[in-house]
Amino acid sequence: MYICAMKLEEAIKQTKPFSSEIQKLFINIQLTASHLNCMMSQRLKPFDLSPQQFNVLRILKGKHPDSYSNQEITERMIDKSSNATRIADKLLEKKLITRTANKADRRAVDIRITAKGLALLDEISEQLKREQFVPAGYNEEKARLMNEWLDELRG
Amino acid sequence: MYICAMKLEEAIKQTKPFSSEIQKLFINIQLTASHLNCMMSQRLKPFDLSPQQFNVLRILKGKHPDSYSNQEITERMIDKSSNATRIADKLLEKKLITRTANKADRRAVDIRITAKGLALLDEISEQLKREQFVPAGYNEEKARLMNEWLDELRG
DNA sequence: ACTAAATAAATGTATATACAAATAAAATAC
DNA sequence: GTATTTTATTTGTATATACATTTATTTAGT
Repeated sequence: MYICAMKLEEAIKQTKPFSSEIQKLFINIQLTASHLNCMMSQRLKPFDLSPQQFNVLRILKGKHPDSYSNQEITERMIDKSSNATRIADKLLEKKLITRTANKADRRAVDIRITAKGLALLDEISEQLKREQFVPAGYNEEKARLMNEWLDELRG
Repeated sequence: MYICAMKLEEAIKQTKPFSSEIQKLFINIQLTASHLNCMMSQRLKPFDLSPQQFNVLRILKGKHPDSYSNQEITERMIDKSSNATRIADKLLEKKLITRTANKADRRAVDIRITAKGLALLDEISEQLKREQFVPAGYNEEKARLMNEWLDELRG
């Protein structure tokens, strides 16, 4: 995912035509996801965050100053298969979050974003705004339709 | 990626509206890619293949009975970051491919799919056909438009 | 031809993923 | 109230990813 210098346009050198547009769409979605992830990785690297760590930090910002449990974070992550505990471990090392035992349920943990975490998100947000990586010619209506169709595709 | 029992519709429990449809689209594409990969993983598991291994096998089928080099395989893979050598190692263990030194360039290797590999692909293809996992209401024209727009998005 | 630069593949390594299993606490059953 | 089941999180582990480095070979420069 971190090899980004690649021209994805000539991406998979497919010579034969695809058997159907839907066949092609499956591959296109995977390719585009890989491309987006790649772009995010590059942009987050100077801040020493992985896309997953960034995702968790934003989730916690949405609840600040209150906390989420490990489980609530997992429910909100884009990639649910990764281990919220271990991502939190990394964020904890960098003091971007705090993790304390829950008072009511001693099995659960309360995870909160710190002031340092919030400041980092602001900094990154400024950086991303400056780059503006939405391609020209793209518009909200197209995006809205695609969102609708992607939901159908999964449904 | 292998946690598939998940309802992706209520996927990330986003309560606040997204700041834009394009913002939402980025996440939707990643989510859908993860979903597709998940479905493929499940379906390939009985055949003891990962999606990447399956991808490489299909690439080699496209060239059969001729060979591709390691490099040519990488160029055609959806996820270029993974190591073609090590994927080939796995396929070799299962005798689904052969790997021999190239006559003209002794640095390069010739990788070919075996009869066993071709038979496995046929078997999988039959299985996938039987399942038919394209959602109702989906059509080629929608897929064609999305392909066009995804290409724009990456471009 | 001899050296330097480029290329193809393999290998090393730290981290991440995809689970399974373990641990611990809470809820439920009886 | 004790035993059983469920739930929340952590830990273990095999494999995969994202590179960097190494090795072997070929090509280009002089």
